[in-house]
Amino acid sequence: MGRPPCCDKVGVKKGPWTPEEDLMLVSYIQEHGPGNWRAVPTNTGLMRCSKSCRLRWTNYLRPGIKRGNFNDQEEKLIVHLQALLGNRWAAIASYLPERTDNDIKNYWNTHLKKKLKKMQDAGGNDGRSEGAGAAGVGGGVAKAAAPKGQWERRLQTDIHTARQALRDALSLEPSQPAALAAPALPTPPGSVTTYASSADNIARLLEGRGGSSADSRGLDRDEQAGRRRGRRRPAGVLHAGELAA
DNA sequence: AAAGGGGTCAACCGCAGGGTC
DNA sequence: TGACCCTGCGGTTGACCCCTT
Repeated sequence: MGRPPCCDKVGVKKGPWTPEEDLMLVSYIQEHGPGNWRAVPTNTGLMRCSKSCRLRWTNYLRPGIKRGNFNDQEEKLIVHLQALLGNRWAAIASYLPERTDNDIKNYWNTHLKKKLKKMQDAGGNDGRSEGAGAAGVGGGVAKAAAPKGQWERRLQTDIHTARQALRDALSLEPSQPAALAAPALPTPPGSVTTYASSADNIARLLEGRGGSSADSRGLDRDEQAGRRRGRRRPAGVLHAGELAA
């Protein structure tokens, strides 16, 4: 399986996305739906590679994304799942439908890792020890060691173990269990009301770029103030239902 | 008031897997 | 069956911002 060229390296724009680019991408996806990323740059005129478009969409523009403000429960969930599944962020993200794997990964690397280390240094039990033997903590270790079939079975076992452990470990509030009860079937984005603010932003973007700078680096003042706390302007997001197709 | 350091996060890179022809 | 194409994933980087000195 040779690695195909991702895209023409010449003429491909890199770096932060501009509101105009976001708008182009969102408009296109709104019309055609996500997928067929290869065709996106050509059909939209975006000077971006397909991967970049997909990434921008899945990590930032996609409906149903909650950004920043990881609550205590999510934090616990991530910690437990990381202990059980290792650095399989996509798998972990499937338990948190509102979060992207990139977001979780970043949060883990910037917050949780240090937090846990602190706790360990302090001599406390960080809660990762129980059940942590199920998978090699730290990522693909187990995967590398096991043949594919075994690996898949193991993943299933991991998930079961994770669910069980989480049930035991967490006192879940009624609002949360959906993600646990059916991890394989993430809540359809449209059904979540938390995203209203995001939808507003994208709506503005679509309407007339009403100052909602989607430039990833172009933070407005309020956001800058909240940034330290991990609070970011929710990325512009379309009404989930509109794009579900 | 300025400079340096550290923290945060969006985006990029390379690899791997699945699907199709 | 094998090669090619596309997508997804995890690790890493770099830019930006705030805080401390």
